[in-house]
Amino acid sequence: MDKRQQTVRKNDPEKTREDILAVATEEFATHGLSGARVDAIAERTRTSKRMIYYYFGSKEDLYLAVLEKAYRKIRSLEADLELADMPPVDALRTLIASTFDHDENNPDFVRLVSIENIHRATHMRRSSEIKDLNVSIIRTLANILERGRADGSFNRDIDPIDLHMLISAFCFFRVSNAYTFGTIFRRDLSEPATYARHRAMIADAVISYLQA
Amino acid sequence: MDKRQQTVRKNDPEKTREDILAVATEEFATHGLSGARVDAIAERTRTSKRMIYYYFGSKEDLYLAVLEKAYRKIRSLEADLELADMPPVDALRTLIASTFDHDENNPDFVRLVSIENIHRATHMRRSSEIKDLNVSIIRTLANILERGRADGSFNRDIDPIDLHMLISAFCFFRVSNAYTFGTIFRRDLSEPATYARHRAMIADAVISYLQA
Amino acid sequence: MDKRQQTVRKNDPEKTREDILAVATEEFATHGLSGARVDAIAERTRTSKRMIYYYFGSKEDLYLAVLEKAYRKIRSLEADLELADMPPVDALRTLIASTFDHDENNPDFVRLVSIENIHRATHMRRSSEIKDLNVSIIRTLANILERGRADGSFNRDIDPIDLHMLISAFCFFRVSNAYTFGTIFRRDLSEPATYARHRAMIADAVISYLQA
Amino acid sequence: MDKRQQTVRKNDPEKTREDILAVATEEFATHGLSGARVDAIAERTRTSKRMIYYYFGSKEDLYLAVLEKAYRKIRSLEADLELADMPPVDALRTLIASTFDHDENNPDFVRLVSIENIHRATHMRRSSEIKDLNVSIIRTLANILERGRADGSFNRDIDPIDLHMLISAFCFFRVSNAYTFGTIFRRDLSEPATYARHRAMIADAVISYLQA
DNA sequence: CATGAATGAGCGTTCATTCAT
DNA sequence: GATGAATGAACGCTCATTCAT
Repeated sequence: MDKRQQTVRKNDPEKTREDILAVATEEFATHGLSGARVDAIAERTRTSKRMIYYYFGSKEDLYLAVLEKAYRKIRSLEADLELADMPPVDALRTLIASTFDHDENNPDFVRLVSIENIHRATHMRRSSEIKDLNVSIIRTLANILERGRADGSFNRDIDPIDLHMLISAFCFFRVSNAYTFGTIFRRDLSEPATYARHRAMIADAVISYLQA
Repeated sequence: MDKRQQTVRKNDPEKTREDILAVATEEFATHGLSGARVDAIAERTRTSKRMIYYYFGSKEDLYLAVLEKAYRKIRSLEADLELADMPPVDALRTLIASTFDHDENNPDFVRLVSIENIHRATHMRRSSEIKDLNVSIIRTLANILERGRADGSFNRDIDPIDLHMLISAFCFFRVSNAYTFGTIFRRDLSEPATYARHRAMIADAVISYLQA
Repeated sequence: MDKRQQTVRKNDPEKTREDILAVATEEFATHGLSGARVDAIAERTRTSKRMIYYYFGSKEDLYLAVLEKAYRKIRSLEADLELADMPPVDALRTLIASTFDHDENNPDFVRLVSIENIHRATHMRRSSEIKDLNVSIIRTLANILERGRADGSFNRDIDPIDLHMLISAFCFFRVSNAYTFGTIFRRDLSEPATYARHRAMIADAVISYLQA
Repeated sequence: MDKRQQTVRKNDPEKTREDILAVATEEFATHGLSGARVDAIAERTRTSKRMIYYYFGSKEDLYLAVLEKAYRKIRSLEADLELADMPPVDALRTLIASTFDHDENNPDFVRLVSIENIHRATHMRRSSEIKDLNVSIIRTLANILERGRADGSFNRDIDPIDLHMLISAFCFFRVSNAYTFGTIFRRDLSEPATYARHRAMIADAVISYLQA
């Protein structure tokens, strides 16, 4: 009889860690690094403030853990698409739609990245995990571009990182700047019609750019 | 030579205000609203911390004044371009280049807008000055689009606000996300070659999108 | 032609002083010495904060001026009663009623005295005007007591100051402690029925004490 | 002899709380709510200013805790007298003497109540503990009055709360207004002879009032 | 007489963090 | 592995007061 397997262990270190991380993600994404309160995180956690320090050492290290987890998640998402077998234009449209949807569905990620930019990416640079993030999307894009130029779908020769930026910028900005842009232009960017129109627009713009 | 015009007068409310505002802009742009320190602003000011409260009432109100000034500045810039007489394509290229250069040259503005988005534009909304910012760029874009469709330069019918977003997103993102993007892709976005390439890219992408 | 008498002088020093004093009385009576705000007084005054210092020198001196004025007022009130010709019991009843009504009608005075007691009468002691306040009520009481013992109205030999205290305590306490007493015993002491009952009670108690 | 019981333990929350409360009582009683300084309290405490906020949350809440403790103390004192078996007049004299002595011996309580009245009892009203203070003295007085009327000791029919006020007013005023009254009438109210004379006076006055 | 601008000192409060058990 | 108690440093802000005109 293994007592451990029968009893619901009250102190599950992994769960405690994950619990803290989840609450911290929300708090940092909502208030920024300096705006976030360790006390606020502790209060909404199953454990105490002391545990945050026990597991993560400091507020900044907790923030970094949150950031790392957020980046880890997108990397895993990128892998899911099966684009190799699609015609280049279709593959690109799928990839763009996926990026678009990802940012729309993960505002916390978008906010965390914005916050990290306010801090001039100083924490991210300390993290080998993020720094060495092998961004598969660039390889994917390079492959699509190559195939497209080979079969005549695309005419333009372009750096895949630049292309990624063109796509990312639009998808990211829609979410990151939704509040100021929405306020000034009196527009609710998350309205379904707007959402669909923008989703088509960025794909069309990119494709026509590559074909021009 | 009147010495009085050269010397910094002690009791010059306008100068005191402007001095505080300039220092505060830097501090808020660098550290965000919660990260900024009133003490830090005061130290780099000609006057004391007390004066900040004398003129601005609170840290948040000072932040709002900084934000308002930043937005006031771009509005005045927009007015300077004389695009009415140019052919639509040329006018659009000029406008895009101007937006691109503006964001590149005003990273503080970009950062302040990012920060305000982290705060869900709550301060901006309180400011009638910013909320009622009559964004002339939309009228300008609408005019260019109309002329372009009339003379056959453009084929696509598109909402000028959507178009503004397509342009803005790229120009803004290049600056706002330069640190994380640069870190992950090991790229210095402010390098002249990159700068020039991106400046051409966004214009080409937009033009080909409108012509497709 | 005396110009002064014809023109309404805009800057009437005496009026300015009185204006400040009236506002200050309210502020000090409401918030106490340390709770009162010079800014708050200035705001509700026709003039500026600078004038307060011009006329009164400091917050404490202004407070003392307020206190002095309050005491000056009661002294003038005491003189108004014509008790010498009344029978002793009637005179005493009149005097008690007058004290009772005075405290009820001058809660600001009562509050200022309470406040001064919190400060252990330190300011009052500095003021020769208040210290040397020739309290005529004691002479009046002494006279009533003497006449009462002479004509057999009163049997008890009592120090007039002690008697004044017995009367004062009740009248003052009703006003000074109205809030705590009222809260604990759920009673509104300014209700007309209560007012009348108490007014009779203190007179009856004093008279029966002197007659016992 | 266990040394631990003699030494002041460092981590004794109850002691820390009580220590702060004792110092705060003195500070608030001396300087009032707005005049009291959190720093001053902290300095005379075994702990730091931070602990005040740890235990009491804010200056106002600390003040309320002080007030509550002060009221809690008098309630417990009231219970100690065994008056039920005494003849009504004796019982009343004992009760009055007890009230008199209590106010004389607890000037801090008297001052705190005065201060709370300056604040219009706003804090007290927030405290259910004080608001619902079951004032046993009223029941005691009612019982004495009833017995006195039954056995012919007292002739007057009077509301026990009014009677309590007549007694309280004198006892309280002697302490609360000792400074201004003493200054104006050049009298030291705490002098033994005066103290004894006043102690007899209020009892005689009340008794003769009830018998008249 | 009068005023807006300016100020140093200190206020109540909060922060991320660590200690003792 | 976990907890409540404790902490120094600094934070945003306000005070009575004075300066320059």
